[in-house]
Amino acid sequence: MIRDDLRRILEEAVAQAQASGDLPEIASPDVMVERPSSGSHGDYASPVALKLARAARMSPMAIAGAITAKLEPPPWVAAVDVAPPGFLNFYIAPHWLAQQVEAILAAGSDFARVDVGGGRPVQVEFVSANPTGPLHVGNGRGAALGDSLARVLDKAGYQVQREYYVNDAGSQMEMFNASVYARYAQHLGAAEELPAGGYPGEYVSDIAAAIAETNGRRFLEMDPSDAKVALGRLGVEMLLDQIREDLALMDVHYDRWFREQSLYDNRKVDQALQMLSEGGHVVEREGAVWFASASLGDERDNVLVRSNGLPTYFASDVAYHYDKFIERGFDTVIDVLGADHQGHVPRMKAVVGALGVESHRLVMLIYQLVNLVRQGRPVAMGKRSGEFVTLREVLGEVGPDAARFFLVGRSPDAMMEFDLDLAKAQSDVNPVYYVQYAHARMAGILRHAEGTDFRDGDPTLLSDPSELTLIRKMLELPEIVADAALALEPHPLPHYAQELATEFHTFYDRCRVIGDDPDLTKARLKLVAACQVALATTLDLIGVGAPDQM
RNA sequence: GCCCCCGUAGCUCAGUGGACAGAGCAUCGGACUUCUAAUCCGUUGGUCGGCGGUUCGAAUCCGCCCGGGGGUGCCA
Repeated sequence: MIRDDLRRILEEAVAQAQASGDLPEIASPDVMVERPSSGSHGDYASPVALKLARAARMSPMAIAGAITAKLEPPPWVAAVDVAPPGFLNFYIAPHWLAQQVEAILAAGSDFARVDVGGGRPVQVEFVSANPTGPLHVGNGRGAALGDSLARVLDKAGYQVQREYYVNDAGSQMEMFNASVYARYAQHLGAAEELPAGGYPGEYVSDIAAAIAETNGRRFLEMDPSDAKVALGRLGVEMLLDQIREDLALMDVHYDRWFREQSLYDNRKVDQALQMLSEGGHVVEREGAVWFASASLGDERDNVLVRSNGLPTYFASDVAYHYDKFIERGFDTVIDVLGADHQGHVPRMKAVVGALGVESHRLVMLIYQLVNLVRQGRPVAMGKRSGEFVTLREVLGEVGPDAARFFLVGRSPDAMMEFDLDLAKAQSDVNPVYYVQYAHARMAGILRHAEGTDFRDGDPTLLSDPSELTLIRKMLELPEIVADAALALEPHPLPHYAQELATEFHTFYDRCRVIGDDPDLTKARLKLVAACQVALATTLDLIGVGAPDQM
């Protein structure tokens, strides 16, 4: 990565200047190298001299001069400027820049692979919506965010595992069981009311009807409480199949679907509570069992076992995270959660600490909720309210690629307003099509040049400003990947994809690829092929398709 | 009340304490006999919610206020 190489070179120069006495021996801050916003400030720039000014008691310009005097720039750096008030500006040699086309082509699908993770095992758990109803757009945001993050981490050298936690136990499940039972009985003509607090959604009736089709009346002839459990299980499996299909539409696939119920079946919940108890983190009060999180930084204690003897969701989550960290040995665990779960964060951080795991190894990544809007009016959401627009409907309306591009591209911290009519109306001017069109154009050119062997093309013939600008943009991708992996934020990728597409379209407009000059044609074909690698790589990280024609 | 997130162009949003704050859409004006015009070039558009503070330097960090969203002792 160019940026890291420059950083090392600068650090070395600072050390040299200090050794020779040109700079005082002060603790130097992290040397920053960035891409200047203005093209007139070089390809890369560092404000390190400005940072050092105060501690060194020298003017930034003098420091910059002292650093450049010791700087040993590699051949690919064409020039280093000092610009007031003290910036160091680096200019990359165009000749070297052009040669990088070969490097990108050679890397192929490994382009932009960087080693941030060092092979450490990381788990990304995301979506994990209760299997008591279909997915909605908010779940779609979690899916897009979690999956793209997993793709980025994989690219950045982590060993990534994607997991969906299936909440198939607990009180919500009992309510779901009873709801399916009621609809099932109603479907077969029995007088059975949906219980108070039950799931009123029409899909429950659909599930019940489907079960009645294949199983007949046999669940009415069983003990009702057994029947509820049995029907609920069938219903959960049907919904999980739907959820799997919805996620597959978005090209989201998991390594493991982890059942909450398994933690009860294997007595892992009991063991986890026992462990917390032995650590002195459990208190009994008002007939309930509490996790003493108030003494570990949380605002208050949290209930593990209700006064009615039933464990809470929190209790099984303790066991779940014990399993993640201790039994499966993940170095870092990332839980992607909607903002409505933010109250879960402090107590889970406290729990992993109580289990002897450094709490920074658990990252609770919170994304703000999605407000679905139709014709300027908010659409009511929530499985328990019964009426909502499903993720599948949204994917059908705006398309999976547009939805993912949109969902990945927003900062998780920013609230999102998803206007269905707007999304539909803008579908043909959606940035995702602009980007995909760039890829299709590249493929079209290469298709047109079939039969032309350009393996011996010489990229150093590329000298048009639009060509060099395009190459610079391509070489930015490894930096974007590294930053996204470190910050756990994939949202710069769609932004970058658009910039890359823009530079390509500009190049296309300025430069005829297949022309009269056979050498230049070959060089440009190489550029197009390399650019296709860069763009396809980017689109893959976002999780949208890279079409060869549109 | 307390805790978390947000407030940047008409709209949707980018913007690791650095150089004159950016992109897309929308507006307006140009460019196709071409490897795809789903494109390109130009134009209009800003008290970065407000007021203080820290700093050589603040959209970015801190405090207070205003506005929006979420959470808040036995739901998940």
